[in-house]
Amino acid sequence: MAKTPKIPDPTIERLALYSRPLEALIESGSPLILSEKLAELCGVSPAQVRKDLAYFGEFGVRGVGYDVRTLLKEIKHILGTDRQWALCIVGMGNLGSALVENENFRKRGYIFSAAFDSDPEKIGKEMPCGLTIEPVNRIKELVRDFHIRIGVITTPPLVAQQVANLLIDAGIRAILNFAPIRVRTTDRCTVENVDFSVKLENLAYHLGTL
Amino acid sequence: MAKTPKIPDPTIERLALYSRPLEALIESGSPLILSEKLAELCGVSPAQVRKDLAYFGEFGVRGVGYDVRTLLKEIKHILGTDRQWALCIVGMGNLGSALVENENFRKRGYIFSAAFDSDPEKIGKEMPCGLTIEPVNRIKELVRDFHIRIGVITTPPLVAQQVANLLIDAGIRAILNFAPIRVRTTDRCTVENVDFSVKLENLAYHLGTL
DNA sequence: CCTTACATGTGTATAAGTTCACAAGGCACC
DNA sequence: GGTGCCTTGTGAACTTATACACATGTAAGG
Ligand SMILES: NC(=O)c1ccc[n+]([C@@H]2O[C@H](COP(=O)([O-])OP(=O)(O)OC[C@H]3O[C@@H](n4cnc5c(N)ncnc54)[C@H](O)[C@@H]3O)[C@@H](O)[C@H]2O)c1
Ligand SMILES: NC(=O)c1ccc[n+]([C@@H]2O[C@H](COP(=O)([O-])OP(=O)(O)OC[C@H]3O[C@@H](n4cnc5c(N)ncnc54)[C@H](O)[C@@H]3O)[C@@H](O)[C@H]2O)c1
Repeated sequence: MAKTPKIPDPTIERLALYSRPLEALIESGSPLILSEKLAELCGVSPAQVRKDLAYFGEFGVRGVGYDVRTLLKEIKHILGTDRQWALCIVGMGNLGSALVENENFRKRGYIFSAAFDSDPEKIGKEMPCGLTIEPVNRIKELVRDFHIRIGVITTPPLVAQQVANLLIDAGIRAILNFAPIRVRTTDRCTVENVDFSVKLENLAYHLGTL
Repeated sequence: MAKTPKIPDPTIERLALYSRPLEALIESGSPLILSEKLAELCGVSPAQVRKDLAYFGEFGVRGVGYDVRTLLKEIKHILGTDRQWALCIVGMGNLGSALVENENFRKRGYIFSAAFDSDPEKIGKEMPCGLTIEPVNRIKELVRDFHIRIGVITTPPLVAQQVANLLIDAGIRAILNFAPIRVRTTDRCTVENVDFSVKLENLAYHLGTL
């Protein structure tokens, strides 16, 4: 692993951000990108781009810019996106189903390897993507067998904590939680919460009483 | 509107966060909450909670704590969640359909008033929630008629910018964008981008090469 | 009515992150 | 091979945000 003196957390978030336009640039064939251009595409300052990248090495050429292909490869390596990650997901309702069908995750190396639900009606059903919905009591077994390290929670909020506990108990080390509740974990397990309503409330605030 | 000397942006985001446990506390009947307890529920420091709230007034009672009901009401007022907001959404695929069916938004005062798509197969279809999918060329008309101020984008990334332009042109002042691309706006319109892959990449980074 | 206890509200200190400004270094052209 | 141009990489200044520590105000109880 690259040596990490003390990387600001926002930097990591931005690295992921930078990779999007870079992917598009490769498609379009441009071999070179300047910090200024990349900054504009991502809505940050050029200095920010350079500083973020400099934490991890010298990826550019002074007076010239960054080689798009190399840069993307480096970023992907830093983020771990050059590997594949097995995911599991719990709660195959509307949102869960939308997620497993989405191509973007697979493209970036995130593979849904198991899907769980507690509803007897749903268990055993095969989804368009080919996965079969499994009962929650098989979490431990399948997490082990498929070497799953990341879990996604798309259950109702009331059971989200309980599900998180199951996942942690099964050896999951990172959780992406979509239920609008903060799930608690041990320090062996990282959590990212995604709460759309929070985003909306942000927007509403900025709109003011207008 | 409450006078706002200069509120840190993270504060706004946390206010929305605080409201979740408060809603639960009202259900469970607890009339009082301490900054320390609320902080724990939200994973922040007690001082942070107090400072955030103090930006907007004195909502607590020294030596006692905060009245849950009052506090929630104040937060909702600050965020604008005590009003109702009409939303429209463009791109009624898997994700879009999941969003309009979700109850949480309605509960918080966000009402999907119009849904748009460009697919002739989908236009005219009625969804379980009762909305009928409209063609994109009716955006301007319906945004005006329903006084819609917030737009949600759930189209493929390639057309997201184009859709954003349509929305802005129709008078939309705030956009919640789910397509994994940064959409550009005028300063008349705020944008919040939600990118799940960024969150996953964050998690993957923290897992390291493990 | 005064004293005690206690949690809030807040000025100040600390930390974190961003921008600035320029030195360092590579490329191309002469 | 030297010269000028251009963009990166980076230490320092600045800005923003968080944590600390205590003064402030309230309620309850004697
Ligand atoms: N749908 C959205 O657009 C959206 C948006 C934001 C947040 N969310 C949140 O995501 C979560 C899921 O939303 P949804 O719309 O898919 O809800 P949903 O009701 O369609 O799906 C929930 C699923 O979880 C399953 N489930 C319930 N208890 C379970 C348990 N103990 N173990 C395993 N599975 C269990 C249910 O059987 C169901 O299939 C909710 O917390 C919701 O608030 C959804
Ligand atoms: N599904 C997910 O879980 C998920 C997760 C993260 C991000 N996203 C992003 O959200 C977006 C939608 O995802 P999805 O899974 O619902 O995709 P989808 O393909 O199921 O739906 C896209 C919809 O947009 C419509 N559309 C296409 N061009 C349009 C246009 N010009 N105007 C109006 N509508 C148009 C299509 O007809 C389709 O109904 C994508 O950008 C995707 O990357 C989805």
